[in-house]
Amino acid sequence: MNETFVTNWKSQVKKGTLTFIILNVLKNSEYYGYELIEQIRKHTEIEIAEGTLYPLMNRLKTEELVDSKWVEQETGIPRKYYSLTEAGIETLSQMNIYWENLEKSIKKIIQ
Amino acid sequence: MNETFVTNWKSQVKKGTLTFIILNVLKNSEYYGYELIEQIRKHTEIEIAEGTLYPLMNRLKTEELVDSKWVEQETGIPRKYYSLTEAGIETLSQMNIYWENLEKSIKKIIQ
DNA sequence: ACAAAATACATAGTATAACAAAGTATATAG
DNA sequence: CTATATACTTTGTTATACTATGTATTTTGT
Repeated sequence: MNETFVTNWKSQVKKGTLTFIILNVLKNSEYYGYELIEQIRKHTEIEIAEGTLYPLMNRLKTEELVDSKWVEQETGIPRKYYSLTEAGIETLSQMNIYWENLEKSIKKIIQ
Repeated sequence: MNETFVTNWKSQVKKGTLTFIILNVLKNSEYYGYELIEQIRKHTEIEIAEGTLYPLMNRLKTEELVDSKWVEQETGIPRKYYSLTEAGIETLSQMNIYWENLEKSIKKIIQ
């Protein structure tokens, strides 16, 4: 079959949905990068490469949709915790509207 | 607000979802390019630029997921009609499984 | 005690796809 | 006869996921 096409397609679908997923996860509480990858992998079937997440988080920070703070651990490597900003919350609500619409449209087309 | 970010995000979401939408539309009957754009714009709120669709259709043809044939019109410009191939149908069913899963995952995260 | 794996973050380079913009050509409406 | 709509095409730009690689610490296995 066309393995490569589907594999590549899945990666393309992630462009955009990942940002959306991350922001939605951060809506409820703070997470550090590695934890985000794990949480999403456990609760969904979405695999996020580290080389994907960290640049993404930096973009979100540059756009001021998320904030970050280093938290020292009693043992182990310090963790960088991310949280939504006010702008992030507002942006996310716009994204949620678009997504809901898109999802309905696709559902209608697939039927 | 962060207009550009959301605008840009929408364009990113289209990567992958557009392919998926087009293939699903072609599942039911044949369409020509310009018609696909119109149909999708009417029935959903998704806008597809011509410079997006035609290269996309060519990719799908190269991947042998769709076939095309020129149809002369009694009046007007000839139209290039697209239809799903066997490989296209199989690929689409794989994509549908992934999409269903993704959609459920995102719904769970949004709640 | 030592090696391997897991945790945690970061960056450089590559590939892909949407989009804007421009072009070609025909038909129709004002 | 000019503007708009129809219909397809190509070029260049931009954004982003991924692979691969690197750093450093801690835990697990034998």
